[in-house]
Amino acid sequence: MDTELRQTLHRRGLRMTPQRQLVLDAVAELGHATPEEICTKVQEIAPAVNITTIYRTLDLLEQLGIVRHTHLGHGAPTYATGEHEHVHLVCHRCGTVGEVDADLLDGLAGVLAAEAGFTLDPTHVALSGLCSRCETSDSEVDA
Amino acid sequence: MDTELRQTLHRRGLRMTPQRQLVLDAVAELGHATPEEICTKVQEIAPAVNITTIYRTLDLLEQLGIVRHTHLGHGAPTYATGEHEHVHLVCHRCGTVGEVDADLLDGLAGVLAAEAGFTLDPTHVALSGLCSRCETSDSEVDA
DNA sequence: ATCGATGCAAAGTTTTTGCAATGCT
DNA sequence: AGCATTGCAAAAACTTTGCATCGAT
Repeated sequence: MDTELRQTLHRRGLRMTPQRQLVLDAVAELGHATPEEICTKVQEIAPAVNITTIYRTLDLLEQLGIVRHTHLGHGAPTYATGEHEHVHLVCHRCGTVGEVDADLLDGLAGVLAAEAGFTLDPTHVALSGLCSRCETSDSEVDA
Repeated sequence: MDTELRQTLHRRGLRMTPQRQLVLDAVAELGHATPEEICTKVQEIAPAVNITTIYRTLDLLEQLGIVRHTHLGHGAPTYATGEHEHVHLVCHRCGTVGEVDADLLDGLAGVLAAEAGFTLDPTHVALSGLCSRCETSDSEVDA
């Protein structure tokens, strides 16, 4: 199960360690989580693992293309495994993070390529706006 | 010219100060800039202004709806005036920030509203991907 | 004269770096 | 055994807070 990671590391002369497996497992399980959250999760199993190692491992896994990070708004970035092929919808009122299929951005991707020569990475995007709940309560407040 | 800000402040029992005018001017002129950059700009004119005041003033101007901040990627957020009606295109290879017209997201906004009940705020969005330059050099590297 | 705004210094967060000890291969 | 990896501690980067002073109204 950890063979894939092990081999990816091997190919670059890097080593497989329990920490790296734990971090990857935590990222995969948590979905999109901050370094802090990932650290907490990892420490449930291996309390001695240092937050420094979390940061270093996340950087590494990202370089290897195994995880990606997204800035969903405020402070900390969130990390998720590459299989997470969706777009994040962040409500800037309540902070809720929703998700929709990345396919919805196909049209936009074409336009951006044509207009700006920009190659959109749909899975790394966080769109900002209001979720349905806040949109509703918002109109009441604004009135 | 500063009358609008002055009155907005007045309405809430707040005061007009040179610092507040300078911060607003700097934000408007710089486009999208970090607190640090804004501070540097302000200090060109008024060297005594403290970074603390920059932070406090940006928070205030944001509450008043005069500026908005966006997280374009790494560390510091960037601030811009509300008139900045464009979408940011952040290259996650070289960090360059491009801009396109917010109208390009109109189609997507409709889809998201229908699919997810999500009200997209096009001006607060940062899209991630590769700029044309990095896209080119990328194919070479990957090969 | 009042009370909000500012500057300074200090503390709080989040992330990075240096280095000796550890442990994977 | 060799060298990448880790943990710890310290530093760096970014932001917030407390408080006395200043200044807009």
